[in-house]
Amino acid sequence: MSEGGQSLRERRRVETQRMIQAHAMRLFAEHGYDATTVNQIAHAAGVSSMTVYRHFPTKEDLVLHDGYDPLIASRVAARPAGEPLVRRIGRTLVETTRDVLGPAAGDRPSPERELLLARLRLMIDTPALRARHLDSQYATQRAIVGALLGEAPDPEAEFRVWVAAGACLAAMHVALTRWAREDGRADLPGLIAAALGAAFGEEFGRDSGGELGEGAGGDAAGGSGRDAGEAAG
Amino acid sequence: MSEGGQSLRERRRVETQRMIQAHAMRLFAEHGYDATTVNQIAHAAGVSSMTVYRHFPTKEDLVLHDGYDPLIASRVAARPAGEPLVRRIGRTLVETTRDVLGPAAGDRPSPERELLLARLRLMIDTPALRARHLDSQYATQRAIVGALLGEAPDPEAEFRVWVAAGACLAAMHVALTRWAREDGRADLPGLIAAALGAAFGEEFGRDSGGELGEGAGGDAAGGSGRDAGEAAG
DNA sequence: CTCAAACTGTTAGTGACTAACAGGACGATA
DNA sequence: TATCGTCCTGTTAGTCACTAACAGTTTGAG
Repeated sequence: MSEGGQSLRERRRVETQRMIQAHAMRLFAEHGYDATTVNQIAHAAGVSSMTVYRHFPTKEDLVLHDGYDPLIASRVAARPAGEPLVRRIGRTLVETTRDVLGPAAGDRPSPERELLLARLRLMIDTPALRARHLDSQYATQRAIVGALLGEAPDPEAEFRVWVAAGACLAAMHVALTRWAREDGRADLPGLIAAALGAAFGEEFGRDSGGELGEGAGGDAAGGSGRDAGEAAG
Repeated sequence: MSEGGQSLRERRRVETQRMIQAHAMRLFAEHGYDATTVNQIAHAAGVSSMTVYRHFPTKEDLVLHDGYDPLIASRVAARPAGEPLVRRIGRTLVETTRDVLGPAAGDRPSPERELLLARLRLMIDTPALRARHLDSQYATQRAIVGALLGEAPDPEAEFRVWVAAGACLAAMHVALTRWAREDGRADLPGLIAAALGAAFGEEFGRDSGGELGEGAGGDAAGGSGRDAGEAAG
């Protein structure tokens, strides 16, 4: 999808980016992020290190580069405006994740799923990447706020949108972390819905009638996560 | 407080740390974070750059160094165990902030307040610091989870604690950002309570009887935010 | 007083990242 | 087809955060 149309230069540029990133991810998986130098990546990709830096401004961007923000922003803006903020943002996250990972929640490895898993694994246990990942999550938060605040300069409303977006993304981050720690065995959209449910005591699983029940996700997150939780400690 | 008691070496060590950090913050405020080198900081403090690195493992730690995590952890563990998770964590954040900044919420500048303001200002608009700050917030989240999960290895309960802590800290982060953008004019604990209220639809302002009503929280979020309109575009 | 541990400075080195210059490939135009 | 401006790439030299290893000094306990 959306592969052609651009000029030859454009296609070559995208191709080079993908090649460099693929070599980088392979080397990171083999030797670890810190132990891999940009020079090694450049040499493996058959280019100079300057070329790497011209395509990816920092070494961290070789892992963090994904274009989900505009997708999430457009989708959250498309949801009914009358919906409560948290539900509007939360369901957008659940459904966008479901569509990105593919319609089926089965165990067959889709390339998108494997790439996301590999990136999450690196981002979780490499401190520099974890920090940058959280910052990119902050960029997502900014994108959501921008999409929901197109023409409403009310500072109090803006405050509420910032809070809702931040809380929803924080919940999703917990789900992402757990999903990666389980090597992607659970159903990620279900996990995100369970996390949002645990935070806000609502139902984020299905838009209307929940015919799927709990399926794969409920197993990992523990049921439908309806109870907002008396403390366990 | 808690200045004495340790050995002479310990006191000198703390003293050196404070001196280096003070010079660093001053230079950062004067010339900006990126434009200030560690060598300049070391020279201003009258030490070598290696000494700086031995006290602060990275340049970013010169700004991010604060010891609030164990305080928050002990306080959240001290709250009644029967309380719902979000309320337990949220109120801990509000009250700890109030106690750290001083009992009164007035406009008189306490040194703790000014230092927090200066640090937040740097952390908000310096990308590297912002990322590291979000990672330190993640460390706070881990501390809260650890405090609330002392001896309960239930993975489902752990998941809920992670989500609750993450969502509460995300709400607090919005409050911190807005507070710093307003140059600390608003009441920070009230702002945090308002953010938590906006996220979870509860009351986080006062512990028991809410005689203050919405005064501090609601007003701070809406009314005093005069110049926050730029982000909407 | 003696000695181990801690603190500091110096030196040399790695690696991410930038600036500046030069050569080659692309794409539109005469 | 030939020309020319633009984009892409490689090379070089340099800055800066950060580390490792060695040496000298100070501190505190026996």
